[in-house]
Amino acid sequence: MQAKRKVADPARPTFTETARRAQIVRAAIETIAEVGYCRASFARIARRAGLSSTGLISYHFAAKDELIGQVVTETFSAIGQFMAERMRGPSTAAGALAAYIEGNAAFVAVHRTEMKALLEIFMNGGIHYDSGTELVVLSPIEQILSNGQQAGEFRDFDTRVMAAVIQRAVDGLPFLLEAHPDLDVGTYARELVTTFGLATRRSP
Amino acid sequence: MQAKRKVADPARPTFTETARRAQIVRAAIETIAEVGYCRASFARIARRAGLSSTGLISYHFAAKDELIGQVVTETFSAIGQFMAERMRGPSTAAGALAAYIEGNAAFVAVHRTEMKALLEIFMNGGIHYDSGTELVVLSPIEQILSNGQQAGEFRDFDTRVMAAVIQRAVDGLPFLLEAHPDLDVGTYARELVTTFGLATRRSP
Amino acid sequence: MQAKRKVADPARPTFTETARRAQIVRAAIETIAEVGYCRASFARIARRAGLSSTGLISYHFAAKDELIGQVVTETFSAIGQFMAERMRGPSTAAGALAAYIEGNAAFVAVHRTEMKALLEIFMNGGIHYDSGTELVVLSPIEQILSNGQQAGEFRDFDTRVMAAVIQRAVDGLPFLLEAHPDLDVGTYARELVTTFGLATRRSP
Amino acid sequence: MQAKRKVADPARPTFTETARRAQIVRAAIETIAEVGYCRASFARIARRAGLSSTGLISYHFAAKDELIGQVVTETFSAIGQFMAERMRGPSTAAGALAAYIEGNAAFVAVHRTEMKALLEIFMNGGIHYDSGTELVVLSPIEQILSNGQQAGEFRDFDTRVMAAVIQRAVDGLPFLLEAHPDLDVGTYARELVTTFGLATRRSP
DNA sequence: TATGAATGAGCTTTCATTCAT
DNA sequence: AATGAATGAAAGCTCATTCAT
Repeated sequence: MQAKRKVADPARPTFTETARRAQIVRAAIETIAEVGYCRASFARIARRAGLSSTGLISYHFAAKDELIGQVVTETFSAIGQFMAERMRGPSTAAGALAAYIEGNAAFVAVHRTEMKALLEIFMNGGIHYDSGTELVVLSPIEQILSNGQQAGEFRDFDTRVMAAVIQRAVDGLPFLLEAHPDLDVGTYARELVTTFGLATRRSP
Repeated sequence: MQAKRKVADPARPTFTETARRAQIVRAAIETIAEVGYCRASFARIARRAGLSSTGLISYHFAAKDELIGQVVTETFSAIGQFMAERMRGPSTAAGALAAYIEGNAAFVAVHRTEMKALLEIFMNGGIHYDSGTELVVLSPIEQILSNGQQAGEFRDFDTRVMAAVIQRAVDGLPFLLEAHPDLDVGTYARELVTTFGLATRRSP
Repeated sequence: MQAKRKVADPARPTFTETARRAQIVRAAIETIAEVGYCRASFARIARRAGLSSTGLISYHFAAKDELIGQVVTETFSAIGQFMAERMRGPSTAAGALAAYIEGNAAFVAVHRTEMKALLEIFMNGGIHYDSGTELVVLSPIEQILSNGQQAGEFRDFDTRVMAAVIQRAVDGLPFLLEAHPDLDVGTYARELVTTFGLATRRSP
Repeated sequence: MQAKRKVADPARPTFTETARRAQIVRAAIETIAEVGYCRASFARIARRAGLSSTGLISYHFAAKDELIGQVVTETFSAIGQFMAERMRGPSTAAGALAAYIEGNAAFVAVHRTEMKALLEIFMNGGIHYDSGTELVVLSPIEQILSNGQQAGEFRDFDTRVMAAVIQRAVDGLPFLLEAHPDLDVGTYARELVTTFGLATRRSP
């Protein structure tokens, strides 16, 4: 992917390289989260990172796409790891759904900035899906919902629509936090769990 | 707002002025909806509008902010009018909520482009709230929810969170339509009404 | 070709537009002739043209390719017109060859800078042939040579090689002039005519 | 020329130093021949040489000029040596001229890349003559021509012009080969010998 | 009113070069 | 002797805005 970035592509990045890249990715995340995807220019990112020139970013990343891609990849895998643990416990669909919602909120509580940046990027089409990535985003929830219906736990509803609604509810947290910094994340998660518990369960 | 751009009687725009502004706003809406907020430059908007120069946009709008503001205002008031009628009927809170959701979906069905543009702008912070505009956006739903709780129709929940969830669910339609153009808007609305009906009702 | 250069592409360029483009093309020619193709940046061209910013070049030309293309086109057509007249007279192949050589030299005498720029561009592959343009460049001479052989006027030689040699001899004038500004163009042409007259004639 | 780059004994380069310089010069030649003088950046050269950093080039050469100069010097001396042997035989001017043309073609046949690079550099003024280098380039041919005229072997012509024409004919081979890779180098040389034999000989 | 020309700041990227290690 | 990191200038190009007509 990063192709001819360096003159000779060494198999293993050095310590400094790794550190710099991490620093730049960090600065990119913060910049995107703060000023938005559009306005997150190399100049702004470099300034935040305390770099002397934007050339240094180009030195470490083949193109802006690679930097943005790294932001997505890193944040995505962080969420993935975090969630994977959380999702191990529950055996029922309702439990899984609750775990998903609460896990996501817990992640946002700690990594608000990263999540904001990630959503900014997605919103602005800053990442080019390899056909079907959209599905990947929706799918964990949709999977849970399908399972719940097949197990007779959940009522009959359009899983695609319900998944989209839940996903957007979950993703909405960073934005709501921006508008209302006092909002309690635990409350938010609990409200969502209750809401979608009632909305999906089989009968009254 | 529109500054002292004109020499004679700035209060009363001529017919031509009004028409031009409308044309430009229209082109801006379409451009933003198509290429996204970031990429909606004056050049692209002017091209779509068939204007001979980007200068014409600057001539009719004090700055880009004013044009974007106009897009927001117009679309917003269009939604407002459309919804006002729809919201007149229902007397119960549940009915009002259903009307809100269905009304919004109905609006999107007809004005998908405008809605997409509006959301693009909001997402990118393209509009600078005069403190409290955020509340204005949330408030119709929150109002309904509060009313429903006070009337004993709705169960006890955090109205701010629930309002945010419903708002995002409603706003999600244009994006879902983009990913799945085959999606039926009526179905979407019905699923939402059922979902949030179950999620908000008092018992059992 | 110039595609989306302007917001709305008017059918007919204005007087100013034409003048500016001409001015920029002129500056480009002089810059290329003076500092070479590689070093002829927008900045240098703008400076020579007395423009306030390189943006003005971008305003009038869609991309650097278009500017370079214009330099080639204009100079090429100037040569074409000039030569067309000159080539009308002679009926023998030897006469045509002499006319070609002398015509070219006469053109260089007056348009040394343009010719230098043109050759700089060709040498550096600054123009991307639409497959076969190379042939177009060689062909007038090769045509004359073939005709001369078929008419029995010329001896037997490889027309491709001879054409290349003559072409390079002709194109060499601007460079020789640079090294020896005192060189008489008429002398150069006469020497070439004699040289290739002797080299191509049938006997003895 | 090579500045005070080293600490100890700048006069005597080590073996490694010599080898590295040779390797870099080789890569420079290949790069210039392939992508042209303009596009032959340190990055591209280093990549081709398999170097880990462009810094290594700067370490071994005071500046880009020195590297280019080295390319010229080495190639030039290679041609010189090659030609010196070939030019030893012939005693007549016509013989010398033929030897020069054939020798040059023979060299190109084997060292096409080097010759291409050399010409690229000359064409782009990548070498700054120490006043009179131009003469050095022309002179071997011009010397032969003068000798031939004085000996009564050659007719009367402007030796400077004729030398330039022959030089350009000879230098044209690499370019013609690029356009027509099927061209036979022997044929090219023979055609040139005949052509300039007829063009220079005393009488008909 | 509207046009087209112009401006200057900003964008991402590549460049040759320097330097600490 | 070599590496990899860093620098700042320069590249081509787009941007919103201004202005004379």
